[in-house]
Amino acid sequence: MDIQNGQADVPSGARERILQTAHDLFYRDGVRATGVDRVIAESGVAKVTFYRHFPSKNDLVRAYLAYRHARWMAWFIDALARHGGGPDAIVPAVEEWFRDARYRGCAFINSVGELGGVLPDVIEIARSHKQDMTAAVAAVLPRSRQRAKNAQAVALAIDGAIVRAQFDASPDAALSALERIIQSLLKV
Amino acid sequence: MDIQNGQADVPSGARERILQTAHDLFYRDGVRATGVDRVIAESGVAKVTFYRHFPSKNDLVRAYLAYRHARWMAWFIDALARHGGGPDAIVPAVEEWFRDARYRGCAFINSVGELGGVLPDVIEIARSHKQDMTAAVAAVLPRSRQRAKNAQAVALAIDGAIVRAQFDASPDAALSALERIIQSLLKV
DNA sequence: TTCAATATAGACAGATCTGTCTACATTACG
DNA sequence: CGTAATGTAGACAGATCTGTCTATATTGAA
Repeated sequence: MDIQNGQADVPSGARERILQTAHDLFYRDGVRATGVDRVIAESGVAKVTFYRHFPSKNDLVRAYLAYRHARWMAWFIDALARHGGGPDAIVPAVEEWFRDARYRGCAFINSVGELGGVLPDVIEIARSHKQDMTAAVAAVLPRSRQRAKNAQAVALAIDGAIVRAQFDASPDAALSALERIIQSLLKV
Repeated sequence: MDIQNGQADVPSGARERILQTAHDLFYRDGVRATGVDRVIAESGVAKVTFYRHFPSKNDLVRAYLAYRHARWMAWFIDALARHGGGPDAIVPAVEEWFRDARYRGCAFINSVGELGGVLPDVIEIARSHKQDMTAAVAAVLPRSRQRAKNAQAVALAIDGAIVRAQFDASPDAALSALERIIQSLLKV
């Protein structure tokens, strides 16, 4: 499960270090709860370096979400493939994520909830992320005339499971409800 | 649709005025994006009055969520009844909400995303809210041995629809995906 | 070696934040 | 009427925030 800390190897430069640190802190505590000084201190860069790479905090937020999207999508596609690449792969794939100790829901849902009222870019970025997620779901569903509609419904149910798993002490209820929805949609 | 502005009549006192103002601002812009001075100015109270009723901002946040819960649940139960009180009431009920111009998703999902990493009370409050919402959903489902499980799955799908409706320019896709899930779960 | 690009540490400025407090006014109840 | 409770306006303090800047060091390429 390597969404959280990116590559196993050492980040290659200041920009990458900033991005990774911001990613970890923003996801864990929230964007507004994390000041730029903290990102700077924990990534070991100077303030001038920070602002050279990210002219404002909002720029960093946008970059954070792009970074998160790239990593999360790579993980999701890989996890679906590892679990067999069919509809039955969906629940075990998200289960890996939900059981991660650092799990705190979806960075896009969280960011829209936190910032959507004041930084509308975030909504557009999240929408695009969800479209790509839905496309990845469609790719593991059986071909049929309903495939696109089923993918929309399954992706929506995954979002519901993400939220419920974030609230509950254990992800079990969310996982079994998601399983139930997928089974009934695909009539398996 | 009266979640947003509470009663039609004038709030009865300073505390109510503060709560209603905080509700509107927190929901629209986010909690951390809204300073206490703004709540104070817009509710027309003095600072001492504000802090007498809410000893800290975190107390206000907790009160905001309790206030939101009471009003949202009252609306939800009423909307389900107005649309016939059966499973077919679910989609038209949430549609009323999604099409409200002030719609910005679920206050509980947003608050957990924003504050869940730093104010854990919020998660507990949100969990309780979702339990009550699930119970209201169960009450409109047909009696059967699957009712509790179906209610969990439907409630989870509603959360997914809430998120998608928040991201998309129109709630149409979320509403039809939700309809599809409910129909397939209940085999209608 | 030279020079441009990139890095370091951290001081600084102004804005915004949460919470404390003074002085005075109004309301409600016995 | 007197008093307690509740209200008003807003100054104040200290912390935290985002972003600008100086002085110096390091790195990489020609």
